[in-house]
Amino acid sequence: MSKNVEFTNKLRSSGLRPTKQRLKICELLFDRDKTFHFTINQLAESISDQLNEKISLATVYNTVHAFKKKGYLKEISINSDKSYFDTNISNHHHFYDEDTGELIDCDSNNIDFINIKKNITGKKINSVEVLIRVATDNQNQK
Amino acid sequence: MSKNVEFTNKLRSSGLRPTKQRLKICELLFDRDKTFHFTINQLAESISDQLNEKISLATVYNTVHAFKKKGYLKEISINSDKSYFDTNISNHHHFYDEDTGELIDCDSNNIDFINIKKNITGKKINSVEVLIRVATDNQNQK
DNA sequence: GTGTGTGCAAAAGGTTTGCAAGAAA
DNA sequence: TTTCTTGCAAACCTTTTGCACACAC
Repeated sequence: MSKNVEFTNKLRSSGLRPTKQRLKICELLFDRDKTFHFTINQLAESISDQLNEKISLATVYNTVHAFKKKGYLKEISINSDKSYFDTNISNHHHFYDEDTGELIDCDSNNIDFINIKKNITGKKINSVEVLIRVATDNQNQK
Repeated sequence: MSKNVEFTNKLRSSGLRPTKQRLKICELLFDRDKTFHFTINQLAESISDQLNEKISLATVYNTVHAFKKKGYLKEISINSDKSYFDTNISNHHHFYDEDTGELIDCDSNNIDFINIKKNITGKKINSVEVLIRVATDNQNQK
């Protein structure tokens, strides 16, 4: 139950009321070792499959967006009909496996500093995201 | 009309029949100096506004996807409710202006070579795309 | 009690699909 | 004539919205 207290504090500290639904979602998202990539639908399924809870889709959307706004989640740029989110909010990049559709974290240290020589005038850079598309190497398969 | 012949050949060479609709879309997409970023909807609007033609939305979708498949268009990764396409099929990156939603090409030369130190085992890298999110610099506005 | 948050169903976008009619080869 | 393409409407999926009810403080 100490996790629950932790999540309650986390929510309260950012002005979010620690409701039953939000705590359940925290449990799913933040009580893990590895980072977690998900779509809203996958999250909603986990809620019913793993937790055996029923949380309205609208609430799941609300919560994910609220968490994103508070900086607890990152949204990831992939071409897709749906949005992906990431519990890893540190500065990092992604591999996208085109064979499986899987998303894999790529640590910042794995890529040299990205120096943008010329920026758009009058704008500041908010983020630099790298997406590395990979697929099975057919050359090596033979 | 020589442009039309050119497009006809282009289409035929990749096994696409040069229909009236496809030629019109070629005209809009490829008869320009600068690269063109667009959503399907914007393209459909250009067709009716600039060309005064009526092409069914389904056909526009078909055509854009066919062109992408043949390598005449690139799809760009942005988190967005819609898909963006790019007539610049060379290796390059993008600025995304969060104020306006505008997409701006960022030449490969503007960024140092991106060295990925450790790749996923057994996979080959198909592409490395960088998305630089920018917004108005409020610090400088004052 | 007051202000937030939840849940439902409906609505709104963007995109895809099935199929009949039309055009290209 | 055969095959590919178009156009329409319906279907689909993800996401958003409006509103009544419930909960947190």
